[in-house]
Amino acid sequence: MATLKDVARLAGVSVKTVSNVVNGYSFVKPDNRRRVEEALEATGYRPNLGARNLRRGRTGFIALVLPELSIPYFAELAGLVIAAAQDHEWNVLIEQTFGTLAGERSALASLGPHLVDAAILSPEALQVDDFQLPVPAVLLGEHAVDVPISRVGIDNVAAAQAAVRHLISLGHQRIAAIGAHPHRGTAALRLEGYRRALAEASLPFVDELVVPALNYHRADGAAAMRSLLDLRTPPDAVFCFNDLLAIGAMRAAGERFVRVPQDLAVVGFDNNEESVYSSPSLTSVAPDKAAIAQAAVALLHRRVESGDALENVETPFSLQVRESTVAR
Amino acid sequence: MATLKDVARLAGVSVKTVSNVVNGYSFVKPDNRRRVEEALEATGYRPNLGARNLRRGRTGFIALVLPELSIPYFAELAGLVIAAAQDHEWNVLIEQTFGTLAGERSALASLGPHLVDAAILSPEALQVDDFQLPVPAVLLGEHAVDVPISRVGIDNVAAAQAAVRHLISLGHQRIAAIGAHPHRGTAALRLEGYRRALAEASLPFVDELVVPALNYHRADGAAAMRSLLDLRTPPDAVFCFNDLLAIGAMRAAGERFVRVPQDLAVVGFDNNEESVYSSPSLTSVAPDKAAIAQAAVALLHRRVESGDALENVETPFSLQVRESTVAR
DNA sequence: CATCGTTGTTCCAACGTTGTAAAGACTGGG
DNA sequence: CCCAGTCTTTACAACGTTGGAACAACGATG
Repeated sequence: MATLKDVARLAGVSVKTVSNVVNGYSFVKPDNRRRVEEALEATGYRPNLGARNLRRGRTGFIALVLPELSIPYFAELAGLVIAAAQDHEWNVLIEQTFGTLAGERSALASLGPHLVDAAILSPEALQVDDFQLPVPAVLLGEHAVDVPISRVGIDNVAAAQAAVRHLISLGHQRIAAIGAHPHRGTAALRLEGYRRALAEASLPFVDELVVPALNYHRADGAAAMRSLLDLRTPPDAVFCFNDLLAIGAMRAAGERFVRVPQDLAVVGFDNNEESVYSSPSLTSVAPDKAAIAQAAVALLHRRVESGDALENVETPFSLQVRESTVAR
Repeated sequence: MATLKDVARLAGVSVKTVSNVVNGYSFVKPDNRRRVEEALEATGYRPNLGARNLRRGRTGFIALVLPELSIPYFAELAGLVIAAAQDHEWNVLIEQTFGTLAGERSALASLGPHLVDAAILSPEALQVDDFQLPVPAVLLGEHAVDVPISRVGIDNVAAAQAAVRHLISLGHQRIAAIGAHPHRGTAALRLEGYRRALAEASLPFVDELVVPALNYHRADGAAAMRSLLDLRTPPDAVFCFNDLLAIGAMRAAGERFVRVPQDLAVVGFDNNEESVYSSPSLTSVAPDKAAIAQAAVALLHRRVESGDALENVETPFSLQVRESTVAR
């Protein structure tokens, strides 16, 4: 692998002059510039990023800390973050926490200024004490605890409210919610949106219709749905806090021969690609994931470059209505 | 951030002694070792990986080049590769190619010995000329072209054959295949398995029942299925070359009120988590993804450490029978 | 012609780490 | 008490890069 030294020798100039050409420094004689460029071409020089970053005190990487890549929402988001990071000449390092406190702590511990320039976090269990981060960070989702960190995300209350309003507008009266969670910030906000939508339609808030889910996997949605169907009076609609829960819920409904949407309307959250092709397809709250990814990366870039202050960016969302609430 | 120098000053020893302690060199006096360890603890020292790797001539990273993280198979695989890489103290850099030749070329071009120590590739369109890799690499899947690179994967012919045999054993006679592809190595092998299963049961190979798919997304499966249902005599079973195609196919069948599995049996390939919860759930060939990830990383590690020769690792697979071929 | 400012180039040091070689400290045997 | 050998520590250089200072060449100005 060619180094600056090799190029310099070939071009007959000093190492620094080559460095100047590579970095676009203006004052290089046309003649030298040409010779250097030819030598760069001939040697196929590529800068050694490790050395450059050692010198510059930057690493060229950002971390993306998320629960699990096998969760479609995070997989899609990761893809978009990688794409967005490229625009800022950043490479992305993905750390999986598996949604556990230990996993999140160890992911954070492995982060250091020598490894990444900044971090994008999707924590689920972190405590206040854990947020002594060595690098600028941005939170995707919500603050579970009150901590001074930038955040990018949608208005979860409004989004949940829109979803439940949709169910109400279809005439549903007994609407369940799946996904309540003791520590998750988003869960609390979505529950609040659910509560508000019920209230504005003067529908009662019924405790037994709110089912918690510890993980947000398909199996949890199925289990929650089964418990709802076991109620003396099962719900006629259900709002799930993510699409996986909804997919699981629809599956459980099918197993009991409960028809969706005729007997039970279902709304999800995240708008996974999977939900477009499920049978029935799933009505879902669709956050603009590309906007989230771009906003997060751009925010960190500003932060690292110019030490900008904390920010709270709100990204748009929409409600995608499909067969799980309105039959074809 | 503390450096070796800081620790050395605090412990009253030379930088190198600290380095020796950090790297587990044996001959350090117990007394000094203790003092150094205390100083390490006190300063919270973390080695600067950039500097270490610059010195060692390694980067500590491997690249994982794949089409798209939003494809569940690759997302799951990526998660497993990250986990496997951790065991070898490697961080994983994910590059998305979006299945295009240009994307794959640019991903490969961005790879260099200064960026990654090795690479795991899932190419779809690469030509022979492109395989002038600057680092050791391993191919996941199949050689589309004859090129001397290590490979990890399942026996695609046998796996496809098992899937089609299963359909034949259920009494199906007119079995379609979705996913033929002009350049993809796996596609050719799966088609061969399909062909062999038909042959050994003395079933005819019918051209119109083999439908190509350029991408392997859900939409392509749906489109292919529609064309099959438009045939004068539609198939009574279909073998899809991945689960996404199968999900799309089931969706298209549902839209035409073709019942799965009563009117049409469907088998997929990859065994995505999604397929367990679809309605009906999907029978699928299940490669051992964890084994693939671990084998690929371990192989590269051997290669980098001791310059081992090329290898061809075959990982196990199984057939997961679900509702799309056998009604509950 | 001396001075100055501008432009262009080079040299040196440093980023934090580790391999090498050499120096220093200790041990036991003669 | 010296020497050889073993154990322990240190100084130095180097990995490839870039910022800054120093220097050189140049034309313009007074």
